[in-house]
Amino acid sequence: MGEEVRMSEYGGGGGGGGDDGGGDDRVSEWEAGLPSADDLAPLSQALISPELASAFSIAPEPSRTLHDVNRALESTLAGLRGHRTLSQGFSSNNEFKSFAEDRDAAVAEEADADGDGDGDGDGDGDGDGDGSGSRKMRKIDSAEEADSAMRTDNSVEDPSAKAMKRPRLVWTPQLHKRFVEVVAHLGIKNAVPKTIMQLMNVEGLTRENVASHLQKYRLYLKRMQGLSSEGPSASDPLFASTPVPQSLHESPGGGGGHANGHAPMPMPMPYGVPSHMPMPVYGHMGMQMGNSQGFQSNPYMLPQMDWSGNRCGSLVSYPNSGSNDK
DNA sequence: TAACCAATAT
DNA sequence: CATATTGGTT
Repeated sequence: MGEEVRMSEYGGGGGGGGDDGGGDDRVSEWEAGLPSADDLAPLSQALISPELASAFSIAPEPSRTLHDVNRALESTLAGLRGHRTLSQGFSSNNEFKSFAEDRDAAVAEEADADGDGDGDGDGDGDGDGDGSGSRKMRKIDSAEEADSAMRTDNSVEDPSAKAMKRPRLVWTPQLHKRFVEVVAHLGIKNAVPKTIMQLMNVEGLTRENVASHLQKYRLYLKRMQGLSSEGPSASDPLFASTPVPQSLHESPGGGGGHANGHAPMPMPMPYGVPSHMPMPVYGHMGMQMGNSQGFQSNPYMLPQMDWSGNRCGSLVSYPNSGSNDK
């Protein structure tokens, strides 16, 4: 059929990593449309203030961090272009490994092996396919729970154990913003979980996290599409706060079709911008706050608060080190 | 295989 | 309701 959008992502030799691209076409487009300094700027700009970062000691080197993302971008593209599994490519390539500080301490667990999946191993892992462990573990877990109905105590993590369920990710406006920006710049079409995750470059974010959110986001877009006039800001606070990008880009008609009169123009990425320090936030589970729409009511309010407690203290250690790419 | 997507479960 | 998890496809 006309739409080849789907293009099989056969791993095939070159493809590797899902090669979402199906080809060079897509990549080309990426290069062109990717980083409009314009877009990128806000992206890298609006995060937490240096002070905050400093306070938490999470920002090792601003410049480094900055480069991280840029680097990541480049790497991503490069990786896609070349043939090598994205993730793998990253690993060998990344020089920003030194993110810092003490994250290692927290990571003590390591557990990445199963670490719920993302084991940085590469990323392939988590897909359910991993066969290795994540899924298995989970299954067992739930089975146990269901079976025995409820183990009164124990529960919750034993540090010693190697499997720790990752806490629910809370999509803060900041995170969501990043997300939207990335999606916008990728174009709805190329915006797939893995890529988004990598471009967001947020530590601890998993592909599944993004996938889930992406799903919701798509629904939101669709819904909004149908309703042209109307400003139901009250309905979707979080999303409403984010400008809906005109992301209706069409990819090059795939092989042979060039509906788009746009010559692929490789665009260097001339940014030089501020730093950013993305940080995923988790909520404490066990508590189902019936009150869903809490702070989100006001998009303008930037709740950057909770982070303080997390880092130092206690559980919830992020999966792996600085380079998130899985 | 690994990734995506949509549906479903928590 | 927001996320996570699962199953089916590509």
